[in-house]
Amino acid sequence: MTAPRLDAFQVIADPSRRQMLMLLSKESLTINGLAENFDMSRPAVSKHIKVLYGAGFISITGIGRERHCVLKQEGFNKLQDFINYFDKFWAGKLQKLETLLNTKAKSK
Amino acid sequence: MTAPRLDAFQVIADPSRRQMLMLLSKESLTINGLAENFDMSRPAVSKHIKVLYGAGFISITGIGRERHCVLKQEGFNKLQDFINYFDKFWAGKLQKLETLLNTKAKSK
DNA sequence: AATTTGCGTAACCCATAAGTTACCTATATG
DNA sequence: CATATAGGTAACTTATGGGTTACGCAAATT
Repeated sequence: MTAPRLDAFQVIADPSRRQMLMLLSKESLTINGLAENFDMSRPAVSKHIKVLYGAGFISITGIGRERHCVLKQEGFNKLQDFINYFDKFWAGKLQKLETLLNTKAKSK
Repeated sequence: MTAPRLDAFQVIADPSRRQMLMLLSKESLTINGLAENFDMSRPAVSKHIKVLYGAGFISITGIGRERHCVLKQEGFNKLQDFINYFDKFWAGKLQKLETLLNTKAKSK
């Protein structure tokens, strides 16, 4: 089960991985700690974690035989940029609509 | 080539579809107009468009035999909610860090 | 020292997204 | 009317992501 190398968008395309990020936003968790929350084998969780790690969504600290996962901002950057772009697009749309409405109001 | 039903996250997981959304943020385009920008067959583009439409990212207006694609905000909502959640998470982190620093400063 | 626990990795299976080509229909155009 | 153009759909192939089980190993625990 070698983990594939996915980009930020592909990473969050999986519901389980999104759920993992949500859980980690509440508390730091180990692999097994995470696995308890899912209806899948631990190796499957392990693979997801590897993917999340590989895309910079989490950092992992080994404490003894445990591996503690913590959210990392880096992975979210590309996503933020993307929706930020479209946020601005929609804001611009609204702006134009308002201008249009104002023009119409004046011409009345 | 029946288009699969994908959710918002899966929709933007595909680079071509993200590119299509970018193009449509510049101007309304027809299917062929879009296809010109990609190194893939028109049916492939057609399928992507169907996916984008199915997830509420675009609306389509048929004019004669042409189909004009326009961005639609609805599809972006889930994505915005998601990154919004984590934006707040990181803001909270920063907040806590500042508070901590302030506390330390005072205790000096 | 023996066993249990936490986790990684390898080998494998299956579903499906994403592309293709081939073909069809409907609207425009000469 | 004939033909070119815009685009949908079907059938098919292929790559790969996501799951599994089996196994190995190092750190705790007894």
